[in-house]
Amino acid sequence: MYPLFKKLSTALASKNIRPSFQRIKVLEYLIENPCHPTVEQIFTDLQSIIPTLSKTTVYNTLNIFHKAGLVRVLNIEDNETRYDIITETHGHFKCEECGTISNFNIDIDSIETDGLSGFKVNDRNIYFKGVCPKCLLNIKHIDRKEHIS
Amino acid sequence: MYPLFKKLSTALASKNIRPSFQRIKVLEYLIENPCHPTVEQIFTDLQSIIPTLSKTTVYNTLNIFHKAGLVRVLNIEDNETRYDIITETHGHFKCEECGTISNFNIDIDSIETDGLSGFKVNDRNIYFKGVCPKCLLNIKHIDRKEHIS
DNA sequence: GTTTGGATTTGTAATGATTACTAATATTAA
DNA sequence: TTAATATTAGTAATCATTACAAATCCAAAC
Ligand SMILES: [Mn+2]
Ligand SMILES: [Mn+2]
Ligand SMILES: [Zn+2]
Ligand SMILES: [Zn+2]
Repeated sequence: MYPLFKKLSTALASKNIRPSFQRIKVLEYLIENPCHPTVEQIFTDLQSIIPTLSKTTVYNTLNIFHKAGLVRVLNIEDNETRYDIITETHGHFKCEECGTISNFNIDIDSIETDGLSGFKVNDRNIYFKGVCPKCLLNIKHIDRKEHIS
Repeated sequence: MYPLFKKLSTALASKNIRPSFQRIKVLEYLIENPCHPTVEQIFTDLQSIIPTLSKTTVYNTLNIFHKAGLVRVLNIEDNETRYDIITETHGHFKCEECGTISNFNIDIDSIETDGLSGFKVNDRNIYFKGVCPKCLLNIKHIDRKEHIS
């Protein structure tokens, strides 16, 4: 019963979510892996700790967390939902080469919008796509090799 | 062989897409319905014009258009991909009450970002969620009725 | 400590969107 | 006209997610 366990337990209780072992472990996983994991990744990794874990429980838990505002749901691609423990508005960049999703800061109030007067905005998502610095470097290397050969 | 048909045909040809009847009709549909339709909507509506149309053809066509940069793909929700004939960067607002997706203008260069130096940005997506003015009005009306009764 | 009722978890079945694949059809060039 | 090629249609397969029901857990009452 390490200290973090107690901390996460009370965090869930304060949101009226009963702190079951599975729920605490999913929350802990999200905190320790802020790399925007998929359900598959969360499920596979947690199975080594909880051998009886069901994928349905991971889905249920994440949906409960989402309704409680504990996680941010990312729908960058249509075939994989990702989860982010950081709920404050920030930008996401998906590298089309390696698939990594990285955060970037964005001054949300600096965005000039036209055509939203009278709208009640609850949620802001900013997704950029392109190539990350690491992959840009690899592509250049490959290009050079191709020119030499 | 109305004039638009010829126009769309050459537009496809200029992108190295052979202008088949199905492809022209999908393109025409997107232009006439800039409301960000789903594959289901496109398929159902075009079936009345092309009774033999296959949903696979709609998928294939939209994927070809996407690769050619003719359409923008919207992944606002994880269970429904939508298509937008307007490819210039602009914001999308999805009403959580009625599901309508509306456009808004955004001065993309005014966005201050921190943490993207060295990244090659190819695509920018901005999705807001909330309640549209029409639904805000309805909610207020319902509230008033509930207070009266 | 036992009982009991509700919450949670599990496992499987169902759903739904998208893709894979193949035969049929249409188009193009010889 | 023919033959090669591209496109389409129809069906099967895939994969993420949800629905559902039985098993299990847990907290409160006795
Ligand atoms: Mn993030
Ligand atoms: Mn749009
Ligand atoms: Zn990369
Ligand atoms: Zn609305």
